[in-house]
Amino acid sequence: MQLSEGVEWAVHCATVLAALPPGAALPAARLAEFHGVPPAYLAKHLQALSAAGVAESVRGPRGGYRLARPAEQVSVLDVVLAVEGDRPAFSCSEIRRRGPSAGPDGWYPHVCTIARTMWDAEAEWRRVLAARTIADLLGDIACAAEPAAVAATVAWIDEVRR
Amino acid sequence: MQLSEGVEWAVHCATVLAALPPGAALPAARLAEFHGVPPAYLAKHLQALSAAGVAESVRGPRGGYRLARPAEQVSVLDVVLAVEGDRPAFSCSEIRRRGPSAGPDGWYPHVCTIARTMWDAEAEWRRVLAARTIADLLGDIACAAEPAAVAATVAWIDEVRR
DNA sequence: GTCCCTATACTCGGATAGCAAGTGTCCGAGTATAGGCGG
DNA sequence: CCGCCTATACTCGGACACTTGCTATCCGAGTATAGGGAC
Repeated sequence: MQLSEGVEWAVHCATVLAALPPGAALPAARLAEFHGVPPAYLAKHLQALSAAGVAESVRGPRGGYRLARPAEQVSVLDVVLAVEGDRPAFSCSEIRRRGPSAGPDGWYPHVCTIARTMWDAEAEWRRVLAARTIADLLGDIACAAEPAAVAATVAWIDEVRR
Repeated sequence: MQLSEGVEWAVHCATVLAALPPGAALPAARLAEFHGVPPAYLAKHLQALSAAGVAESVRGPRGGYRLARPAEQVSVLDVVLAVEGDRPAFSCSEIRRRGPSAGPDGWYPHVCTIARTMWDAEAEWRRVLAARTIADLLGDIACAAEPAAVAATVAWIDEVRR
């Protein structure tokens, strides 16, 4: 149960994209430069965001990525699932039905208790992430971060978009 | 974010071990046979349970594995962490401090909002799993399962322990 | 001066290697038991 | 008949291959822009 490193990158990138002026886009190479990560590999994850409908891509000069919806309508869960895939973390292979004491299908009318417990836990995990939007993250950063850091970031975005 | 297959096996095995008479043990090979999984590979996960102090092993004839504590004191989380390792699923590499707009350490007095969100979600996930014990699972199965299935399992355990 | 066309450069997208971790297996170390032997 | 000893068989534990998926990279496809030329 280890989340891919790309999840962290993708959420940070989504937060930066949320800070862009409406309609503007930022290339993958600039996002990679900003975060100090390999550009070609980050591009792969941004493609995943695009494929999932979280971000949209604009080709050509002045192109790049931007959020496909207002930041208030993009949850952290959306970003995480876009990168990690939406398969459940726990998959029940019904091993209770195998082995010597296995019986006919009628013996197992209810879903496996163990699977349900795991799925309950994952549902809680998703609930927390779904309740938090990229706009929330951006707001927190704007409030809690050092003003100079925010100013530097805004200046950098203006610089590279020139 | 995909849990290892061994997690399912380990939780099922822990539930079976909880159904044993006090002091008795069940060999890894019998547990593998019961669940229809590769014996040598299941042994690896049972070793993990033993190393984590969730189960304890008894060598020699009449040996095997048994729970190290009463089933009421073994949570599902204990079993999952024993197999998967207790590293957090999300690790923050502080990429906000890298890149062109990075500043001195004093610019980042608070923990990264994104990391906190991810950790909050994981804490909820753990909370659900920690609140559920192996004894709870066994009780659910005893109530919900087909009586014939329970009887067959108990009979099988008596058989192989003879 | 204005419009159109073309060449350019910039961007994404998918196809292609490398590597770590999970998956699967095996054989050696250690021990309780059962049987035989001696008293 | 009882106790001890030994050989046995059974179990766990860690060391050794294999496969899948994550990590990392590159080059081709597509497009907005800028510049030049014609009207």
